Amino acid sequence: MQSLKKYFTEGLIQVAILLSLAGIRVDVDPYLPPLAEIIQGQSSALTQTQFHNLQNSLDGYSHHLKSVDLDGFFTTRRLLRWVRSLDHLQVPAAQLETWLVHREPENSVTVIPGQTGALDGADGLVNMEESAGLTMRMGSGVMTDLGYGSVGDENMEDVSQLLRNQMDNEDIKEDADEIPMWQQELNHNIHQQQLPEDLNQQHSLFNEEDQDELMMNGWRNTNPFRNQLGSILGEDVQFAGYRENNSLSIEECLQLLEADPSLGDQQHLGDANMEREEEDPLQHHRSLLSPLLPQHEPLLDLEQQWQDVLDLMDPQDMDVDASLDDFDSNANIQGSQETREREHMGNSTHQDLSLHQTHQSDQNHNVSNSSNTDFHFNDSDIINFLLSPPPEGSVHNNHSLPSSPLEEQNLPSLFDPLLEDAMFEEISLLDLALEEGFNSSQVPQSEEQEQTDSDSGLSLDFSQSPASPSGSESSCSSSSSSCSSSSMSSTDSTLEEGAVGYVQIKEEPTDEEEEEEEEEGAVGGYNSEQNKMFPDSYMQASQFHNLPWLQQIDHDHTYNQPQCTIQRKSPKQRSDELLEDKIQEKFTSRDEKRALSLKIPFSTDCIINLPVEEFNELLGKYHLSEAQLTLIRDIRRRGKNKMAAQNCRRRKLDVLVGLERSVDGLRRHRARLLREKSEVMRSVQEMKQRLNDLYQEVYGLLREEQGMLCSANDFLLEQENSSQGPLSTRYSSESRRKSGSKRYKKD
DNA sequence: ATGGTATGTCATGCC
DNA sequence: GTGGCATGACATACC
Repeated sequence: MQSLKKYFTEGLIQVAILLSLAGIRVDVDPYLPPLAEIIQGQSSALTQTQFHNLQNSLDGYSHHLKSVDLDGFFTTRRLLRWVRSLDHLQVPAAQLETWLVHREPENSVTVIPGQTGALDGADGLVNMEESAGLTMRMGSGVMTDLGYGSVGDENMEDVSQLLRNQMDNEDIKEDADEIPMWQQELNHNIHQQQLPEDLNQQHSLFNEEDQDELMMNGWRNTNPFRNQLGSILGEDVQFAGYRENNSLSIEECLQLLEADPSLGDQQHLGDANMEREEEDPLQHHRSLLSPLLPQHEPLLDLEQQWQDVLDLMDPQDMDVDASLDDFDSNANIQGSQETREREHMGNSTHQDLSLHQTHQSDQNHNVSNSSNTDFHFNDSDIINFLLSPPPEGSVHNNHSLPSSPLEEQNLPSLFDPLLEDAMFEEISLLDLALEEGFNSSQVPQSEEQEQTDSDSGLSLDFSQSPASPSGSESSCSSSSSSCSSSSMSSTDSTLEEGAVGYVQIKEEPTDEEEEEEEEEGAVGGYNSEQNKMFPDSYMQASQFHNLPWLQQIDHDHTYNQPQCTIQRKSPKQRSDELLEDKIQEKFTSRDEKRALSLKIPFSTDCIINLPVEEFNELLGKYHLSEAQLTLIRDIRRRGKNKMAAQNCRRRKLDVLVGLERSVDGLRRHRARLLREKSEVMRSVQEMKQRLNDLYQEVYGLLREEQGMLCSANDFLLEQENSSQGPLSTRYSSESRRKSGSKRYKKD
């Protein structure tokens, strides 16, 4: 055993340690003979293999002098390896696998036969001939440090040269006069499984700081909650114990850093670390990952995950959450899910529901959301949809667009809620415009209804409901039937300019209108009254000025005339003539009465709606008294102010409606955010719990096996570093009980 | 009778 | 300075 210990301490292990320090994984056990052979001495004739020489020869078999069947064996192995490699992904990363080689005293070059590990290595040689990238494993950092470029194209000679260069750069140089240690000592076969405990521990503790640094780097790079962990546990303590129990190699650390999914594919190593790799620390590492994350996906920053979740969930939630306005922010999440499920069972938005269920249940939802739903629109799809004309029959129903193929996929939900509301509002306005354009004939009827409600006698027939955005236009159309709807656009901007549109009076009536006027006669009460009260002046003015607009006004004063067909009285209506006259008189405004009393020769409508130039021109053509001029200007001022007030109130209502929509959208958004926050908090809590369990396990093992590493000072340090956390407190208390140190009592 | 609503009107500021 | 518009405030009518 002394020789064995010496062998480990002075020979192979040192070389392996040196190579490990350089980042090269050294798998020695495949090349080690049984322990008995080690103890009893060398029995194998194949003690050294200069595989670089083997690599140089294409056939290579001639070098295996003592393995005549090696060709077939290698071929079988290669095929088996190739077949096995079909069931897993082989990342063609530039990795280099190194082997410890032996050299026979007779300088015969061969590989170690009869051992699986050796065959693996030899097989690696064969594979390297085929695809150097698959079996060559070497830390990329080593290659960089050594100034080597791509490994995949390196041949075996380069590999061996690399080994020799690296070895030469290490401590072997110290014994330059002697035979190099890897040549002197490698004629003894060692089995790593028989490593003494102290040596193993020595190996594990070797270069502890570097490995800790690597571990911490990997941890910092991968764990989104590293800060919390750093505060919970002392880094040195935790990772010393962690490594001690799992014997992480540098390569594993590097692989942890890379978080390469191919880590699980470690069978190619064929070394003694297989058992330890079954207890892969990566399993613990993966267990630390967020359950929201796919375990084979690169770790994302939590905030980024959160943003992704919001981005992915925002559109879909809008439709679903439309029915969740009553949900309180503190509503139970599960209850919400169930309620939604009930509410949307059989609904057309079941797709969204399924999305939520996926979101709730699938731990990989932040990645798979887009895949679970069918929202596979690209920008061109959306643009084409928006630019494409709606199908026939859907013009008046742009809120639902039933025949749109994208409606079933909730296209509006693709947008932000506020944006969606804005678009909705815009579409609504356009829709109203279309409706007004199509239903302009309905305007007079509504005006008649509104006229009955209006107590204004200013001949302003725009007294529609404030909610109607077409009040201004309709009023203009009623007061002068030709100035209105045809010239009015229906956009909101036009509505804002409704007051201006009132004065746009069509100067020449059409023939049809004249026929209607002749047929209907003097419909307007104002006209009739004016004709009755001022027959001379009014008709004189009309004939004297020969103003088309005046003629127009003559026949189009339907204001205060709820019974616009009063002149075409049926026998039934004649009975109500007296009553209607009373009503007509009742609806005469004060200004009209004043105008009548002062014998104003114009209608209030023209007084109000005429442009200022024409209005002044009209005033200049009459010899009016000061009282009449004052009244006319007051009528005009009040009439315009009346319209302005109506527009103002309509706008105010529109603003209120918009604000209500925004409030609803924001309320839904808030509820959704609170739900998602609750979910994330729950996930975080779960991860914290897992971390606590992990560290509890690690420290439990530390106390049982390597309790020396966890001294009271360590726990004290941990307690000082940690801000909070039940784990640190518990361990501190345990260590306090164990150590019984008065120092803790003092603290 | 009372409160809410709709509408008209005035005053004011701004353009 | 004037005209027009917007808007708050108030008044009034109606339900």
